Amino acid sequence: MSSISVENYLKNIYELEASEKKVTTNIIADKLKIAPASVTDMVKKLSSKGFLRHVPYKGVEVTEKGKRSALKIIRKHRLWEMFLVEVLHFSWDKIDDEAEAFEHIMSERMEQKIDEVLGHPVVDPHGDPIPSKKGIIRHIEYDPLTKVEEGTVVQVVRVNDAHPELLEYISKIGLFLKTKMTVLQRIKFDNSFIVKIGSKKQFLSQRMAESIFVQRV
Amino acid sequence: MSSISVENYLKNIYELEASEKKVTTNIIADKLKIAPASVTDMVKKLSSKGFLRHVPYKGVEVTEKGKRSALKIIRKHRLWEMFLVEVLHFSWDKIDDEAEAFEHIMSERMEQKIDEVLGHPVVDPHGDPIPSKKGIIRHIEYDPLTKVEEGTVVQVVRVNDAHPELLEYISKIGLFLKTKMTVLQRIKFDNSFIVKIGSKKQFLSQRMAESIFVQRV
DNA sequence: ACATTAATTTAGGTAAGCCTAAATTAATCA
DNA sequence: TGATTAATTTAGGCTTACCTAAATTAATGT
Repeated sequence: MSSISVENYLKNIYELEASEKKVTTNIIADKLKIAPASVTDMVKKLSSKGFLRHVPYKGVEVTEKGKRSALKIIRKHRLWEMFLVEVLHFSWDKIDDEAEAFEHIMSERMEQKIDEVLGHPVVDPHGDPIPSKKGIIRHIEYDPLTKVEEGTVVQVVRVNDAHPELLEYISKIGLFLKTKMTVLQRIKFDNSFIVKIGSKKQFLSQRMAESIFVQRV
Repeated sequence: MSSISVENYLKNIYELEASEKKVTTNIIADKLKIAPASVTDMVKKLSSKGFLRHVPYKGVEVTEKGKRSALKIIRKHRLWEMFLVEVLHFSWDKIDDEAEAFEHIMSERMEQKIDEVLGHPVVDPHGDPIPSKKGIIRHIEYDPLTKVEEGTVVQVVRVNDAHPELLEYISKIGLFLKTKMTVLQRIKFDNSFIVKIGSKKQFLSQRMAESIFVQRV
């Protein structure tokens, strides 16, 4: 029904580059939920326009030009997510789809207004960095919770937003961005965690811990 | 490049019904800036779906079903305009295009959040009524400034938003929604006006006065 | 009333972005 | 190495919302 925009392709391919060693037609098709043949079409088009580098049967790379375009849309997406949470009081597990739609129609002026109202934030509600207007990303240092030793006090600085169900669960136990907690116990059997949030003990499975990123305090 | 959605057709036709005695193919084409033949296509499609009633070579009418759909999108449009002005500090002459884009992708949830944050407003920044969720419009009584006698004190309750240039000009002279002013003089020569806004005398041409709607206070 | 003019519709075509099925290429492993 | 398998591309098609040009219908003025 509704088709995928050029920037949307670039954004997704750019994001895939971070998690896949080789970005292939099938991987893109899978993420965008369209047929591989359709991806080939679009990849050819975007390559001819200089957004991608494509070696047939091999894979795809985002060019500098493509990267600029991707970062622009990522900035809009994350600013809008921030806005949804801070101003419209959405909960952080329900914002991704909304932001997906809006990012494509957000004008420069709008982007600027939102940035102002929010006071020029540098991370979105999941702790992902918001690229600057010039496309610069300030990376912060952190570790997945799985790397943390028993007894350590940590602060949550990022949560993987790929699975809303995770966000929903951890909200319920009082775990948000900036939350401080103590790692009480690492259970050897399956690498799950007992942490203390506020005065309460809470459980986190290994899969959860892998998606929660923290700094030691 | 970007095509016009079903709701957009309905919204525009619905709005044209208020200002034209007969809504014809050419009038629609003109407003939407597409070829008349394209309008015929779409009108046939919307008629077959029960949104419009179409008598070939004659004209078009919005059905009850079409009206419901139009009012839904108008509600979104006006809520969003209000939001742009109240929360994002846009000026009222620069919001229409922004709202145009957003109205189509605004989810129910989003509509509700915005309505809440704004405190359930009943008019948009130009004084146009915001249809309720059920599609009910509260009409208020007013006259165009052209109907007002010399010496009367009036309050602005609506301004025709069809021409951003008008909005821009009258903002400059301090005329906004809810502004109170005194009609000092009606110039017989060309029906233009001298009004007092605050302590200053300001000029309004007849064309301007026709687009400014007021209540006597 | 009828010829002219203007509005509208019909017919046929285009571009985009998707699809499926078939053909091609690359990777794997016996 | 060569055959099998999996990934990718090519070929051909569909739909949608637009277009232009031609045909049709309605409205207008003498």
